[in-house]
Amino acid sequence: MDIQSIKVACSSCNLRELCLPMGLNPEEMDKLDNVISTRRRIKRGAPLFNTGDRFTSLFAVRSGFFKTCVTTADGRDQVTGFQMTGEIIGMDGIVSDRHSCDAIALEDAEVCVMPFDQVEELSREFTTLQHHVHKIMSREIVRDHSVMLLLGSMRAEERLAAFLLNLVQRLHARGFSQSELILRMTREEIGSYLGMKLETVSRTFSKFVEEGIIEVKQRYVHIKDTEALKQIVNPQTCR
Amino acid sequence: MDIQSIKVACSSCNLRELCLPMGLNPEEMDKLDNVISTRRRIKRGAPLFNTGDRFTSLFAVRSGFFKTCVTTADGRDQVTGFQMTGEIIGMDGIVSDRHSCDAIALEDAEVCVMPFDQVEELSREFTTLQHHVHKIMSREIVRDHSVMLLLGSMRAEERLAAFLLNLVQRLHARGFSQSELILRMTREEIGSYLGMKLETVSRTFSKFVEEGIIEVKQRYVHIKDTEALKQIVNPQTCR
DNA sequence: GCGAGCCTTTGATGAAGATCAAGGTGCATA
DNA sequence: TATGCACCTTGATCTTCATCAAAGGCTCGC
Repeated sequence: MDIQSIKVACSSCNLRELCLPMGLNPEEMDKLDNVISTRRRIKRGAPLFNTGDRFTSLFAVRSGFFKTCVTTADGRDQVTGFQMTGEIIGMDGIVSDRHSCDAIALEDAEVCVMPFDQVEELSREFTTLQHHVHKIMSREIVRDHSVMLLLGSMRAEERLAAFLLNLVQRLHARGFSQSELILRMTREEIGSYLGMKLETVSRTFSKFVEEGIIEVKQRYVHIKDTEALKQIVNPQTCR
Repeated sequence: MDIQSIKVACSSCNLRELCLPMGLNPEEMDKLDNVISTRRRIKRGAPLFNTGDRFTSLFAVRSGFFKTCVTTADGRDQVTGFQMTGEIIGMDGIVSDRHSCDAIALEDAEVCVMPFDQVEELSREFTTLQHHVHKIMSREIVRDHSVMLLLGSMRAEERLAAFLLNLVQRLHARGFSQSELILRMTREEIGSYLGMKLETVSRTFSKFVEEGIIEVKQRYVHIKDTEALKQIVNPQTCR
């Protein structure tokens, strides 16, 4: 076992409780280590993959931050998600053997490459892994449904409040602050994700600041009143 | 083999090319028949499952038509999809062992019950089935992303045009007309799915009628000019 | 360290679609 | 076959957010 493969081992990765290896026993972990033997570095602004690229692998975010987005023939595009460490990218490609969205690094990033045929092979062997793969895909489906709810029936303030709460909650699960965060994306990208224009995003931030709910300094956001954000997302907390 | 099990067999189902058994060989099909041994009838308006129900099975729509919807604490809800024959419902439940949405029959319906632990067991045995299950989940993810695009960056006319084209395309894949359809859902349900109010849905239908693109008589819709709808969805067909 | 370009903010105005309201239609059930 | 109710349509008005515009600030690459 050379230095490179030690470095890449899931078993020694501090993200293993968030990522694909979650819940595997040592033997299973060992086998998984053999499958996930390469990493890829992506420069800020560069694509991990593009629409139409052949699908071969899922990717686990090891460090950095990504967005995925779909594009229409006439050039409009829609950010479909932001992915942080431990999250899995690329499941869109399974159905047609080609990716149906772009995945772009929002900061210098590193991903673990998980060849999907090998993941499938291994998950025929290990029930735990099989079920975990299913859960990861199901989680993505449930997440997408909640974004539909957001886009389909919330107003601008509600959307942004829900977005901030979601981000900070995921960051907190990774050991970061519950109340402070650095946005890795532009106002325009936030707007695209939330179905609003960048000006509206900016104005809504300003409104929250005026109301004393948050502090904003460029990409830095301090959430001073989490409850207020929850109230905004869910007006009827009347018991 | 009694009459009941003959009736339920995937191998003799006319939907097998659309549904879970797609691409299985006779031996695999036979095993699948043993797993999917029950059907359930759902009355129009009744739930197949509700949010919070324990997840045990996926369901394949055998006949009828469903909607799935998520609900917020304060009572707003969002239709996340409409499912027709051959389509699979319930994947939202895998991640947390409980369903995260309601599935409601929009007309009297019948589903094939597919206990998920048995589906997992069988897909450890048959690569074809395993891969097909992954594809079905991936397809749902890709579909959800296209709905996000619709909700996030299309205007009312574009949304309704895209909706009609999608419906008629899926119906056509099931042997129905390319130009005529009966809507199984109300204007309100269409509106919920498309992120607009029922009045706007109605007005947009009327606009399409005025422009000679479609004919509408209540739930009956005749698409007279498919190209026009495509133009509306995708304005830039300037070569 | 500096400059160019991108990002962000804020204001003024306009348009799309929501809301409120009032019939009208047709289907389901008795 | 009758009738009540759910569903649909259309009009008038209002709200929210998009659009257009301009200026200031930050960051990143050179």
